[in-house]
Amino acid sequence: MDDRYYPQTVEEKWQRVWEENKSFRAVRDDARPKYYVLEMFPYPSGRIHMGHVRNYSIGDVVARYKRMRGLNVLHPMGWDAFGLPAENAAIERNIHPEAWTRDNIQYMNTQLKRMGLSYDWDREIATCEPDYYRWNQWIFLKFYERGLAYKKSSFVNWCPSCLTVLANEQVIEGACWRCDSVVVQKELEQWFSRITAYAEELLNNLDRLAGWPDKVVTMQRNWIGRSEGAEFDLPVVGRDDLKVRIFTTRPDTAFGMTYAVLAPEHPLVDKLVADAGERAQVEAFRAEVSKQSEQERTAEDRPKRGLRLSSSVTNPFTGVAIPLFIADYVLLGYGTGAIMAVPGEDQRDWDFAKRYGLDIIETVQRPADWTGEAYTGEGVKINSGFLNGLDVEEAKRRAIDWLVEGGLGEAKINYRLRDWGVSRQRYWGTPIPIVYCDKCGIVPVPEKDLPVTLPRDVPFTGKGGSPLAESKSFVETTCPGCGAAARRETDTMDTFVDSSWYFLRFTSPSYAAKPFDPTEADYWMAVDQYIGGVEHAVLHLLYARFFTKALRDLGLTKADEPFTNLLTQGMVSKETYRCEEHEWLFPSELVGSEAEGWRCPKCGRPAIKGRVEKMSKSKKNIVDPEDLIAQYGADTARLFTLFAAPPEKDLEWNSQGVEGAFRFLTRLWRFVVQNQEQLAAARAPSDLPADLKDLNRLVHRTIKKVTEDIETRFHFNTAIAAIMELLNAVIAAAQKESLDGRAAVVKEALVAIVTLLYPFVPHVASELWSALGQKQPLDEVGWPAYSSAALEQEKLLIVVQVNGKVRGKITVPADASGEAVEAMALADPKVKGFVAGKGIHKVIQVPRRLVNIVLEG
RNA sequence: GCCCGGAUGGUGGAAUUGGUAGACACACGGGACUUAAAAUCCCGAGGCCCCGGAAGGGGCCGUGCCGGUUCGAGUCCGGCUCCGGGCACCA
Repeated sequence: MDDRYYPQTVEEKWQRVWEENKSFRAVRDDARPKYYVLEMFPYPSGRIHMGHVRNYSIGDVVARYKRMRGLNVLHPMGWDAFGLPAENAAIERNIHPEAWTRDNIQYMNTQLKRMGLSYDWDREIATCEPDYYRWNQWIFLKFYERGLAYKKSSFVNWCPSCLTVLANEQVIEGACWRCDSVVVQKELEQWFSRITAYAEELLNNLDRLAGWPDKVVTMQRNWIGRSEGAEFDLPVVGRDDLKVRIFTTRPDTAFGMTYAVLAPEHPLVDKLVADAGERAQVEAFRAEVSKQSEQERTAEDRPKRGLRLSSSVTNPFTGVAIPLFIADYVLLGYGTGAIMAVPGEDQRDWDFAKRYGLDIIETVQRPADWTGEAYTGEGVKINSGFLNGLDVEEAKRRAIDWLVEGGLGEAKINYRLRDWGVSRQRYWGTPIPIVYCDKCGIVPVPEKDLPVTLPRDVPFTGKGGSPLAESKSFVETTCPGCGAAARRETDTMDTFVDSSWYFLRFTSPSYAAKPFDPTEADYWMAVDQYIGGVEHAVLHLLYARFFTKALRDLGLTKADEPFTNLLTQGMVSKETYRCEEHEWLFPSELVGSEAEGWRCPKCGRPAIKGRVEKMSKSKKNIVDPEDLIAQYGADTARLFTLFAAPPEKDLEWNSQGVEGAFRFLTRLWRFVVQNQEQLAAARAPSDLPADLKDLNRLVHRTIKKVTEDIETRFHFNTAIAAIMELLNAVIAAAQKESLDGRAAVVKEALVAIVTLLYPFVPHVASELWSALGQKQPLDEVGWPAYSSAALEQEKLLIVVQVNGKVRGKITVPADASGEAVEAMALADPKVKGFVAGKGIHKVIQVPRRLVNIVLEG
């Protein structure tokens, strides 16, 4: 064996072995416990980035560790292959989205293989394949049958110049990213998925997700946003046929209602306008509002704008007529799209009332010392008719009772969660399997005609409507019902549909009769450990939960929840550089030096060191993992990303640290190779000298620490640090004298090091394993166990504090009594100096750790 | 704006349950080896200050900021600041 470490040779060798042996193929085996570990599959953007390296390194540690623990591990990988960037490439570079995507997948596939990840590649899937997306269509049809997919009108970002729908990402400060025109909200008929039907279950089951980070559970809970309240009608004055239905969480405050507000887009508004003049005003107001994003409309620090309508409504509680407005801060999509306004107890209403000179009535008694504007706290009801004297909770109940008795309204639970708009006016996605017939209306494509495949004859211009509408061969079809000429739906599905059930497809990736084989899914589901970026905390993870429940209710799976344990990894970020003139700069293109200041290569201006940002191509702060792997090997790339920070934390990239990871592997390699012969001949000595006893204890302590760090919290950085410490100790012990007589203990330590390192750096670990003379392949070796007996210490180091400050350290026998430890602490010369002449108030002991002497006075 | 996080040496981080702050590593400085360099190995190191000729010893301060609880706070509580993620058509 060469005593220099050449990662490329080692890694190629082991990757070939794993591929030839299909070492990581997962086969259902009802006799064995399974473990399903999954990392969020990537979008094939072209090349893998450091975020992928981090994500997949973490997943691979888990997969390999669990295999060593004897579990039947499923660890698959695939491609989230539909999406906007492929279509942008088609528009900008005249490459077909399919070709672009296929090339990217191929390239990234080799990149992932070069990392030595233990995937079952036989299960690879790509969501853009008809074999995959036909099941999106199949599920859509099942949802449609059950009312879980339906059509309604909603708003999209519209560029009036490009005449096209824009993604939020394509709207930059309210303007189109290509032509800079002001983007407006345009109403379109679109398909929705009824996630709100599962709102209650999605909320309640959060309590069962003990293996999820609290913050993700909290974010989802807030996102679903359950609120209890009431819905009731406000009759329009002088218009017996018209009523404004409102939702409120505070029915107790109805006596303080001094005006009411409709969302500007509310359909009732059109019926309320009195004449052409008012209509023009309403239209002008709507046009203004349509330029605002929802975020701007609801921001609490912005002035709320409204338009008073000529109509009034009656407050049913008081019988008093109150003004009616349309205003930007009321959204059509939430509740009923209309509110009663109680400025006394709602800050937004208070702001609006002040701006438009409206009355404010207080209906809750303020505490005596309270100052402020709207009051939202507890208190006794005042100015509230039959509710006077009650507390808020009781008043809510009485108000609802009163509404129900009068037939005016009802108790209502409302969710902030909205139904999921799945329509996209784009090409590179799953065609929605619907046909429009003049006679039969909306007709679902029959199951036997699936998949509805994407046509090739589509121009990509970036202008106009949905690209599929341009394909005659696609649009023109016959009605499955009556056979007459009909038109296909030209919208495609949101790509979140693809990723909402792919984990189920992985259990039987080529199953042809259904989206997945129920027998396989029953064995492998749920995913035991899911790993991915924290940026998916709400949308993807909520949609996947929804789909799992809906597919369960279709009888396809027994799983209630898709992911038992969730690890949300932090982002990989790096500092950025920019030039006033030429924007973002690659660090590699800067001229000058760190000391004198970097300069822009184009104009020589100083390069400004910008903020640390999430790595992205546009900000030119990416590190290409390929370069890293080419230079140091996959093991070093993996080791460094795992060592640099715990997985859930953001990782600020610092390329210098990589050297350290590489050096560690080199040190280990050299030590093993140089001592190979002595280690192979090692015999266990009968009685260990004290320093070797310490080393032996450290071996077992390290096994314990690494096991716990992986098992309980995925803190690979501290696990690796512990292994590094053990290697340092081994080398130090071996250096003191020759290896003779101590080779056995040293060898035991090295065997432990190599075994513990296997999940992190599998190639080099496998190679060193054979160098240590081990016969059985490391892939098949179990995880090492530690001996509690070997962990026993004879002496303990105890910290002695006086008044909470460390004043001394004493070594005591492990079995010393509390009294004995206290006596030894007080006998310590340094401690004596601090205690001398003062009375002892009390002594606090933390067994095996600390003594704190608290003095009087 | 709203929801959710985060902040510890020159740097990444460690301290797992309120008990030695800075493990491990990077960068840096000094030394060994070398004709020289690289590589490798050894040593040093939070800041400020004091004692000593030196080796060494000692004190105070210190975990974003202000306040609190406690014998004891990086860790708990209250109030801020700054940074990051998400906000429903990026994935």
